[in-house]
Amino acid sequence: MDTPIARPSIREGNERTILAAAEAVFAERGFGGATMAAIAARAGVPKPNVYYYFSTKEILYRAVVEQVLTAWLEAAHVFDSSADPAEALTAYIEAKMDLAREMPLSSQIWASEIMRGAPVIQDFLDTTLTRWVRSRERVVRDWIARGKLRPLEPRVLFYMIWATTQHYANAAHEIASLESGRPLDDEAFERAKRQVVETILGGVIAS
Amino acid sequence: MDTPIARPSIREGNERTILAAAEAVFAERGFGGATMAAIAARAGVPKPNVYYYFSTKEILYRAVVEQVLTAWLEAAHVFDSSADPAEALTAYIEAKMDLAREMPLSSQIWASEIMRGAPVIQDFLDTTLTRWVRSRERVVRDWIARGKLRPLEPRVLFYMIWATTQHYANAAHEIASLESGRPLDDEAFERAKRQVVETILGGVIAS
DNA sequence: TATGAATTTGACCAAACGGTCAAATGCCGC
DNA sequence: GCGGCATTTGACCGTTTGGTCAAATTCATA
Repeated sequence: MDTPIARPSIREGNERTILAAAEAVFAERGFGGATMAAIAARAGVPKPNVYYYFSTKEILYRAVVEQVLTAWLEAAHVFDSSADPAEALTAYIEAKMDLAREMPLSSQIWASEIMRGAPVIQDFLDTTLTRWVRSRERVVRDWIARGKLRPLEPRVLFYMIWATTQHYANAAHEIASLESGRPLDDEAFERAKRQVVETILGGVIAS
Repeated sequence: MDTPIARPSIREGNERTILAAAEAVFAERGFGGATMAAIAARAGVPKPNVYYYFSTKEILYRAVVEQVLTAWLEAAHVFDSSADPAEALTAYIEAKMDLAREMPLSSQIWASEIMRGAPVIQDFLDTTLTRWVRSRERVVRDWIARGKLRPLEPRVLFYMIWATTQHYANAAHEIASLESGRPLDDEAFERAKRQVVETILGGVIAS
């Protein structure tokens, strides 16, 4: 019903190239600071070619942000992987840490978008995200009622998880500066991931 | 030695007005998205008047960022208020939460600046911040050695505190959207503050 | 290989941008 | 109330920006 005839190839490849370039430029300079010329240069194509595939800067930005939502939803799904709080939270935190590691630009664009007042994803916040949070709040409250979790406002837990994991993407530059200028290597990152999981679990799992 | 004759009044007042307007606009649109015309309009003065006090956009931006550093250093100072980890961490987390509440724009500008690669505060990251972290890492390791804290990389703890507390400023809009559209009132914020403290302490204090 | 559609591209445009300037106005000690 | 300095402001400028266009090229297919 969607793609009428499914004739991909050239168009699909170029769209991907341009989207990747746009993601990098938007993440680095923000929506207002990004220029279509810079995006075109980064993608290695003339500027009008960018307009051929994305007719305005805002449409291109929206396309980039939609990728972020897809990634977010995939990670959110992991929360439901287990009925046991320790297992579920471990899996969720690890998934969000991995997402921050693998898609740092998405995380930065998300952060920028929120700081601007979410002009593009407001609808997502009000519908999908609100529903997800309300629903998982019930799960967390149930864990608390069953004595498996210390009593706390579920949202405080979510915010802590989101903030901490996304920090490893959004503040990667700050972290690198504090680590002799180099970004975390895989080993250091895995260690951090483990300790983030341990610390948050230690803070919320009833002992 | 600095201000030669100290003749404040008009200049001082106008600089403050313009800085406040600039802080808001930079926070909302980022450096690249902010325009001098928008800042002037927000400050309620004609554009050349802004240039009279701050001769370029970058100089104005630097002036705004310097205020952020001042606020940051004040909160950092609280970390040293006690030799007891529970007390020191409680005071520090509370101070950072209060800072996020009272100066959310500063927090957002800090986040934007880091995401851009810290073009303006790189020096601060490499000197003052690095020294602060190295020094307090020793404090945390000492707590661990004395069995007062669970073993963990001190930086993981710092990052968690920074990320979580700043989240209440940077993601205030997202939080508001999840709370029936209204920002946290004082009571809800105090409750969140208490639970953030409890949860982080529960995660790191040796039991 | 002819043909029409998809794609590419250099040249171009109006608006918005950062920044300037000189004239006008306000302020303050004398 | 006058002289000099600080401040204010409308008009202006060169550049950059988002976006357009028509001509050229490539591509698929019959």
